[in-house]
Amino acid sequence: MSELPKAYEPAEVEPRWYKFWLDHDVFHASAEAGDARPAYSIALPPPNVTGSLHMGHALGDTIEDVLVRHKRMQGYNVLWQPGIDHAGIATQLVVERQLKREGKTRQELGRAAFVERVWTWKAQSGGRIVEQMKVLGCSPDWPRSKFTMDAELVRAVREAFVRLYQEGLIYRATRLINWCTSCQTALSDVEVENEESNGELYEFAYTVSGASSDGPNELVVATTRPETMLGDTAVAVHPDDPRYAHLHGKMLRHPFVDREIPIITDAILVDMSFGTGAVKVTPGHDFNDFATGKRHQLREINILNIDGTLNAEAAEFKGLTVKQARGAVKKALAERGLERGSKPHKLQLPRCTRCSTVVEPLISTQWFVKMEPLAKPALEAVAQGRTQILPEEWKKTYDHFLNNIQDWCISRQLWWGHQIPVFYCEDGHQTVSREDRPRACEHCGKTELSQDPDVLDTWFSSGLWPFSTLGWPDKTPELARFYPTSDMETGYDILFFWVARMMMMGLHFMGDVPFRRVLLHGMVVDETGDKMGKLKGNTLDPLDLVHGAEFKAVVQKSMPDAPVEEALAKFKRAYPSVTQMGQGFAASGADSLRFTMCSYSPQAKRIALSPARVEGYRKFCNKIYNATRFSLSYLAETRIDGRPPEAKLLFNKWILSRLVSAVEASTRGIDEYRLDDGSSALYHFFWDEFCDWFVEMSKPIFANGSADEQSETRRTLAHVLETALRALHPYLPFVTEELWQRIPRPAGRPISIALAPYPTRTDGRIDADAEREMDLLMGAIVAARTVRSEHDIPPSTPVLLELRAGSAGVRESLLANSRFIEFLVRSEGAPRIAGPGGERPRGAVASSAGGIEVLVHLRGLVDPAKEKERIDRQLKKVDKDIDVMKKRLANSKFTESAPPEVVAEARAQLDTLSTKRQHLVDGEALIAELS
RNA sequence: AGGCGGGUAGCUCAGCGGUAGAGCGCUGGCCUUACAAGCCGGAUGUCGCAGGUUCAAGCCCUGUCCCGCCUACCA
Repeated sequence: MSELPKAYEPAEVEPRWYKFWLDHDVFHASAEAGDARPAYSIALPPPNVTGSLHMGHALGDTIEDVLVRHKRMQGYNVLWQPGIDHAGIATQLVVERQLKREGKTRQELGRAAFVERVWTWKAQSGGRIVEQMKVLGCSPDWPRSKFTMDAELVRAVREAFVRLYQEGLIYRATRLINWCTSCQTALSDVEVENEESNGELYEFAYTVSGASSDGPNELVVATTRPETMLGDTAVAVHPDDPRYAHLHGKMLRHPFVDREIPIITDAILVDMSFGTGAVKVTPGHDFNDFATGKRHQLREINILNIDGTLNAEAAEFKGLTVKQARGAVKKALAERGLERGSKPHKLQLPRCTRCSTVVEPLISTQWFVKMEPLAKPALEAVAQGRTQILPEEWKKTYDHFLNNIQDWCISRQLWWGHQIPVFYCEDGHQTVSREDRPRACEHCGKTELSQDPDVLDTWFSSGLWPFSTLGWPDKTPELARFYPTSDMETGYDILFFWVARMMMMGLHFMGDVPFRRVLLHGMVVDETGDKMGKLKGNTLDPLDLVHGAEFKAVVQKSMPDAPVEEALAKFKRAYPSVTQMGQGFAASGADSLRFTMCSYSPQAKRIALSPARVEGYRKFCNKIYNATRFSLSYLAETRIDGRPPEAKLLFNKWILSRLVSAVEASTRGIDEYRLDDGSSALYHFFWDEFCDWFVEMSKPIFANGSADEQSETRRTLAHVLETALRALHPYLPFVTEELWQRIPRPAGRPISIALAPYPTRTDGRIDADAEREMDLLMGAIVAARTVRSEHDIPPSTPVLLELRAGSAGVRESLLANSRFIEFLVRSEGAPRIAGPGGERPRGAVASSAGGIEVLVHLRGLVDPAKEKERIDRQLKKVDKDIDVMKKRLANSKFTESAPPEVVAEARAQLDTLSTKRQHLVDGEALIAELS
């Protein structure tokens, strides 16, 4: 073991073990009939085929891997179902960009050749994220990986479509939809992101037609989008608005197109107090106006082409872009004297989630899914607790969305995706088909059929993911065993996009919920709480933290177009902690990053990723490594049997007892989706208890203990270490495997720690007495050390130590453990143990802990001034505490109505404080002695 | 506009009815033969503001001010 380097090197270790796990099929899920293990399954949220691992993935993948590894170790038959999403728009855009570089367009290529080209791209450069997940240590059953465009999933998608169509839940309709003029496709409501921006509220006048003897001959409207007036088919006023009562039923003259438009009254659309109280109505390009148009049978005029330029309806403005048209219309209005001013106005700009282009509402014929009948069961399932959402606060958001859901526009004007399985004959009859090509129109028998050119929204196939990946619509063993899946873990941002739709689809097609629990995590943001984004230059590549990277390289990736210095400055502003990190990130390894991800509370909506934290957990990995290295030097011949060894020595009994708390806290944390609690419990157990106390106390035993004591301690050390590594494995798979393979293990352990049993309470032994006794011992030691430290006595200068206790039991315990005290305090010989009272030796500083008086003979080393300062400071504090406690106890209501243990605790504390105070007062006498 | 979440140590956050916690940072002392990526100590908070409930309140209630996020048709 001495050949092991002094520092842990994840870069060397991690790839080695990942290969080992793959070689030994450690992640394999079984669907065989004979396998009686209970099932546990998670469907991996399939990353986009264009995707590359970002912090959000790292977070989700880590959480899922911890859940999965934990259950696997607990003996479940675990399926973590991997896969990749074809990501319609995203992928098509990537390949189109590639074509553009070659000077080609997809239209030139033609549909079939283009789709072929996408497949080629996918084969060459798609799914690189899989390799990145492997770096992280993720343990899905890779051979089961699915792609949403695989033949079997195409079959599932068609099956779902056909059934919904036949049930009347999918229909085709012409209505106002969201249109991205850049992607040139329809979008669903959830694919539109509203962004607040500064605009203006612009006012202009329509002239009233005909005679106008009884009032002003114009009507002034306010709008944020003047150019849409080209599609206006009415102006609405409130029926009760006295200002415009005389205009009811009159017509207005459109200044640019040959059209007269009516003045209508509408109490729903119009808010009298806003703007001018008169609203221009553009049913073809505004959702409110569309609804108003339906109420008043108004014409819906589409003034836009699919690329966002104005069409012939726009008369003289034809061919302009929306933005150009806005300027031109305003100018033209001004020229005609119709402009009536403007003021700044905040508005919500709808943008395409894929390309950020401003989305235009326009009239179009699309396919829709009727949502209400599907939403109801999904609401009920959560209300009844058949699916649990964690953190629970998201339940409300889920309910709100499903209670207000609109029909889902599922057709996309793209080429890459699942083409809609509907065929039209020349008469326009619809024939829906599970086959690639039906023989004849099912209405008229005509055989000349053409397929609908549109493809389905990517999320349509994603919605089927929990069962399509398991072989649906066939009745497969996988489906029988793993559906409903156990947990669905994902970011809250796709609660609507994905989770809600899986719930609806799963309930509809499978008759049962797709998962028992939904676990939502927050969004990873930079250290200052800002969203990560290319523009901000604050994106962090998880793999840079794993492998290490120079900051210069990091910022060149996150802001490729900015000068390095500028990018670096932005980067450091986003991550203040890196300013202390020199020139770059150290290679922290996947384990450190994983542990960091686990340490954030799941209820946080924003997870401010701190590189310093990753660094901290890198040190933790190193700590585990070195503790093991130390242990190995004593454990070569040690055998353990997996049961907690019998122990007589206090510190051995104590660590076995503490082990139970740690292990149970970890399991509870994982089970309750509180990985922060679970990981933190193990962190503190391993570092603060196992290393700082147990391992330290083992040293005097290994140096001078009896053969029995050494043997007991060896077995305890080996057992606790083996158990602790197993407990840590889900969080830190690599370092635990590396070390576990080198330490003594009980007979019968499997080939990998990943398959070894997760520790339970029976791996330790609760011993409340030992914990109490140890607490006293540690308290006394800390008190003595504090005295030393406060007087700047270096460890190389031994001090005489005297401990006094009233209880015979405590004295006995101190005596039994005096060699540990001697070692840990560096006292000169064993401490003297005595009863209470008696003279305080000259030159001794007194302290106390848990009722034990701690006297440290400094023999002239004490600095009177320093000591006086310390005493004054502590007296002040103690007096304050005593005051609080006395007041509390003086209150009869407290002593009568508070639980007895609380009162007793308060009394005990007051006692302790009083003794402490007495020692401080004594200390003042000491100063007098010394001065 | 509504809904949700948050305002706790310099920073990032945990705690949610019994004398305020962690990590990082700061600070004093140590190269004590597992680890200086370490060890032993220390300091630091009117727990957003104002009321209320309670013997007891970051923790419960009411109001209020900020800050995020989501939903929504104020043209």
